[in-house]
Amino acid sequence: MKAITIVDVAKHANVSKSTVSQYLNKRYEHMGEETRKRIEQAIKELGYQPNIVARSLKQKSTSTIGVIVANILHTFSTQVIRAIEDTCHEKDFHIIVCNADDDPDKEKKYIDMLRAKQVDGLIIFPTGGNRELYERMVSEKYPVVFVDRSVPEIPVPSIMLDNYKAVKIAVQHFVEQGYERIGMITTSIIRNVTPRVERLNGFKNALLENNLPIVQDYIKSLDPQQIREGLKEMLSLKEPPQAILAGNDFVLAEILKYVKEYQIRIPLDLALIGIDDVSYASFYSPPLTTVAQPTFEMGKKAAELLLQKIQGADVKEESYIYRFEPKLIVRDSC
Amino acid sequence: MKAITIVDVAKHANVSKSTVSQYLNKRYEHMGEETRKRIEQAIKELGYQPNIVARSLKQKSTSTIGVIVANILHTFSTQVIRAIEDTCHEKDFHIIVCNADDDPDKEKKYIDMLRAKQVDGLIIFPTGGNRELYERMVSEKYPVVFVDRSVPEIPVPSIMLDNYKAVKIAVQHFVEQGYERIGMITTSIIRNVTPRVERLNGFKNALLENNLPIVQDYIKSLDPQQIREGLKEMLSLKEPPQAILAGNDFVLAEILKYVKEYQIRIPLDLALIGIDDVSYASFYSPPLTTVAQPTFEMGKKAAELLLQKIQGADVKEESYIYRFEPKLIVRDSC
DNA sequence: CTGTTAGCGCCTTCAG
DNA sequence: CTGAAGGCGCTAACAG
Repeated sequence: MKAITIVDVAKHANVSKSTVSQYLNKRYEHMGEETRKRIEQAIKELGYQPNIVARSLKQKSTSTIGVIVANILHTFSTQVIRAIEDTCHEKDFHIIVCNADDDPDKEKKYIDMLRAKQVDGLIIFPTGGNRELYERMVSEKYPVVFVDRSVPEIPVPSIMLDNYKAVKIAVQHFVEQGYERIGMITTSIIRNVTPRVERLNGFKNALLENNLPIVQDYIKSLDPQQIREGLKEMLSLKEPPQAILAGNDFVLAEILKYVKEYQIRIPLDLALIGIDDVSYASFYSPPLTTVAQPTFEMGKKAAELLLQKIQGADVKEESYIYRFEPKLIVRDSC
Repeated sequence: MKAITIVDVAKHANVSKSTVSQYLNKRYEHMGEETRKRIEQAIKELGYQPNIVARSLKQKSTSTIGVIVANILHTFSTQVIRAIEDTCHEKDFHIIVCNADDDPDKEKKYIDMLRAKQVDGLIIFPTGGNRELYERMVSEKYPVVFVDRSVPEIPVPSIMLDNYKAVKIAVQHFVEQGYERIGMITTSIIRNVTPRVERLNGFKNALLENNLPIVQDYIKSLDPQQIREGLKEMLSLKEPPQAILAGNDFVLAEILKYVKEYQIRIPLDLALIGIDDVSYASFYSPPLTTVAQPTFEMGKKAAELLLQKIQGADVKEESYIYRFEPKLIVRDSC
């Protein structure tokens, strides 16, 4: 099937292609009523669809943004993506989604590729491993916004949870319920992933604020495969923690598996709070107390910020970190 | 920042732009060793990135495919998307993800838009509401593959679960465990979404095969908000079902909520099997027996098929429905 | 109000 | 082995 172009339409309607172009761009003012109809007619008859690639080349804008997430399989990513997609859709923007898998090389590859594809901007869950690249984009004033994580000294607007607060309200709740020996487990911290670091620090702070001692044995940040083992160690202590805060949905699941296997009763033997409001929290036995992130608001904000930047609104970046409020959802696990 | 183009590189390296183009396309054969190095050098120094949009315009191929899902928030979609992304990534293809929300109009809009953007092919979770459009794509030989659902009489390769089998093995298992009054709930069937229809029909078949009567009161397909009510009705029957098959992860969650609220014991008071292996199945109390879909294989196959078609391999389509095997994962809810 | 004329950045013959 | 020229489909002045 022959791709039909603007020239075909022009011929068919007996006008020049520039007139058709005008029509396509809804600049009807400078065009005879009748001419307009003829063009409309021609387009319909030929089933013409403008070639956006050609237009993009000319206009240097693709109405597309790239989204690079760590892993689309995480609930958080999925929800943020959905929110981004929704708000982009309103503005007729499209999104190209990529998984960097927390791998800086893959991230770099994607950034280069997406830019080569001329996407108008990028929303990134940064690995943190490409400082030079981030810096270059900043200096070129290329529109970028970070989500979930920020990168020290890289002035890119970052949409983040107020991690300190998230941890604080959880600890607070533990304390109010009478728990004193409180532990926390997060996923590995090696690459200094912001939320994990902040949550860990926030945890220690919160302990201090409540006049509780910081017990190193109660605090672990581990690779997924080691969580099970680490938990075992922690619970085998002479004086094991009475309560544990799970740093994210993944850790929570691991704990739950362990707890099930060893028939540990929640919250009787062990109280539990998880950061991320997992889908099954409300109907688990017992229903799980969680700290929820406003994922949709975050995704929406990220998209709005980026679109603003793309549209040239020189966003005054007094502070470029946008913190979102976590919310404690009290159920029965603590 | 000035976008730097092939011309800049050519000048910088003292060659003509066509030579640079040769280089970019790795046609080194016709080029002096030294010339090559000079170009390489120039590219590096200038930080040149070819403009893929321009290339796409010329080559009529964007190395991008569109993926239109019903809703990215469903686990099934997410996993399939991930698999698609992975296999596309290997071939240096990118994916543009869109949510049609089961709305034919939105679906049409996206298909048009994506095609205008010259994506090389489309993977669609079809709403079924755009027959003419589907037909047109087929007749134009535009590469498309369907996932999860097929559309009657539209010869587009469709990646689907063997829904009959999925239901059958579940019913079989119920029967083996001694259950005779078996019910099933699916989400609404109004738009004839293939999997739901097939699962419902399969359910009746399976009942028959096991010499069990088909009790209409035990079979419901409802809108999400009505599931709760429907379930209540079903369980209030003089002779309520002893076992229920949940048509998908969403229905399962609704049932679980209800069960929790009314303190119904599983499997004692009610046995349960869910289609879709939800994330919490293994550590729920009791662990949930499920029928798992091979989501990754399905996504992978979809991408492979599409890429094949794009690469012009005239796939012989003796049968264009690809069925994937469901797997019963026996745990304790039945 | 409509048509002509240049490009956008790249690829691809086809001479030299 | 290299350079000049034309064109992909569309937009945007600028003339008529």
